[in-house]
Amino acid sequence: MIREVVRQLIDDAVQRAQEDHALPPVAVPEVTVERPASEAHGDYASSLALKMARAARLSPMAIAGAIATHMAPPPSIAAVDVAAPGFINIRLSPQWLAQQVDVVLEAGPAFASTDVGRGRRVQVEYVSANPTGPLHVGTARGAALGDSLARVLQQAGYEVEREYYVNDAGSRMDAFNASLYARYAEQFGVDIPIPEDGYPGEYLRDVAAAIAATEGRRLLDIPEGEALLELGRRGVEIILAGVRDDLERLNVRFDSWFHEQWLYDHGLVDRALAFLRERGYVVEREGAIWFTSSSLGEDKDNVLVRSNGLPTYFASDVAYHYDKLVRRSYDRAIDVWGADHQGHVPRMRAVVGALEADPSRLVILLYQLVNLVRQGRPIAMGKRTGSYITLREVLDEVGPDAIRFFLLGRSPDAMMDFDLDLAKAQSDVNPVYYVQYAYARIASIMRRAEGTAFASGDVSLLTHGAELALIRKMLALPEVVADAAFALAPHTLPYYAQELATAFHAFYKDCRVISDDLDLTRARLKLVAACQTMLATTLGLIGVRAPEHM
RNA sequence: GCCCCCGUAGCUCAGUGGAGAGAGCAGCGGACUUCUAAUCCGACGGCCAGGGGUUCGAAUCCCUUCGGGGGCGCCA
Repeated sequence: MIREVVRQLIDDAVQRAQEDHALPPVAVPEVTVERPASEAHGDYASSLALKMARAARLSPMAIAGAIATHMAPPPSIAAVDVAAPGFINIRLSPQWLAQQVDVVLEAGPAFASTDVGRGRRVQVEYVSANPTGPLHVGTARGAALGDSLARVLQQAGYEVEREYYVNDAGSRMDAFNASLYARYAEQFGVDIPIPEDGYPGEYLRDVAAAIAATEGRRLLDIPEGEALLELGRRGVEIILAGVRDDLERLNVRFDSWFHEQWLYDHGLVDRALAFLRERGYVVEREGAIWFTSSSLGEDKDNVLVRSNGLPTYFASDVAYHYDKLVRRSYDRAIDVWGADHQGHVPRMRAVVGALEADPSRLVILLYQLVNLVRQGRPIAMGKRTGSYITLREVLDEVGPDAIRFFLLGRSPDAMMDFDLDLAKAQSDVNPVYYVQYAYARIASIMRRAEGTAFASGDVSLLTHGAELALIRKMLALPEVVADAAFALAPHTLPYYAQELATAFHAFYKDCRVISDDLDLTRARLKLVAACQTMLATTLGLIGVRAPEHM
């Protein structure tokens, strides 16, 4: 990555300047390089001299000058300038830029890769919606965020596992089972009320009907306890199949579906509780069993086992994270949760402490909730209230690409309105089409150029400003990937995608690719092919299609 | 009451200590005998919610006020 080359160059120059006594032997802050806002300031800039000024007791300009004169710039760098009040500005060589087209073509999608992950094992857990009903757009935000984060981390050299945690145990399931039982009975004209805290949504009618279709009324004739369990099991399967289909349509896939019930069946909950107990983090009080999180700096303790003997969701989550961090020992576990789970965060942090794991190994990424809006008015949502617009309906209405691009394109901290009318408008308000159109244009050029072999093209012919601007933008992709992986912030990708598309559209306007000049045609076809790879890679990270036609 | 997130152009939002604060959309003015005009170019548009502080330097960090959202269960 060229940014790293520049950074290293400055780092070396500072050391050399210190050896030459041009700079005093003070501690050097970490060298950072950024892309200046203004093109007049070159391709990269460093404010190192400004940061060093106080300790070195020299003016920033003097320091920057000393660094610049001790630099040994490689051919990739055309100019090193010092600018007030003390910036070091670095400009890339146009010839070198043009040559990068061959480098991109040679590397393919791997050009976008970096190795900041160094093969470390990271698990990303996301969606993990209760299997009590179909997904809605809110969970789709978690899906877009988690899936793209996983893709980015992979591109950045991590070994990534994507996991969906299925909450198929606990009191929510009891409510689900009873609700389904009522709907099943309804199929046969038997009136059983849906529990107060149950799931009155229409969708359970369909689930019940599907079970009734294969089982008839058999489940009404066996003991209720057995029927509840069997119905629940079948119901969860049906719901999960739907969830899987919806996610598949969204281009979201998982490596593993981890069932909460598995933790109970294999004694993991008991084992995790024993682990806490041995270390003195468990007390019994008021008939319940508590995790003494307050001894780990949290404001309160938390119940692990209720006074009625049933473990809480928290207990299995302790076991689940014991499994992630101790048994499966991921270097890092990233939980992607909706902001409505924020109350769960402090106690999970306390759990990591109790597990004697480095706190940085568990990262909890919260995303703010999504309001579904139609014609400017919010639509109330809730699985338990029954009023509900499913992700499937939105997928039918809007299409997966616009959904993903939109849901990923905002910082997880920003709450958002998902406006159905806006989202389905295939117009300028929808940047996903702008980016995809750039790809379709490329595909069109490549089709037209099918008979033209361009492997021998001479990229040094690429000297036009629009060509160089496009190359510059392409070279930024590995930086975007590295930064997104570092900050766990894949929402930068849609922005980058738009910038890359803009650079291409501008090039397309200014530079005719296929022309009478065969040499130039070949060179430009190389550039277009390289851009195609980078654009496809970017769209792939976002999780949307790269269409051949539009 | 306590805790978390947010407040930046008319609208939707980038910008996690650096150079007159950016993009898209809307509105305004231009560009198609051309590989897809779902495109391009230009101008307009800002007390970065208010107030204090830290710093050579603050939209960014700290304190505080106001406004919006979320959370404070032996639910998940």
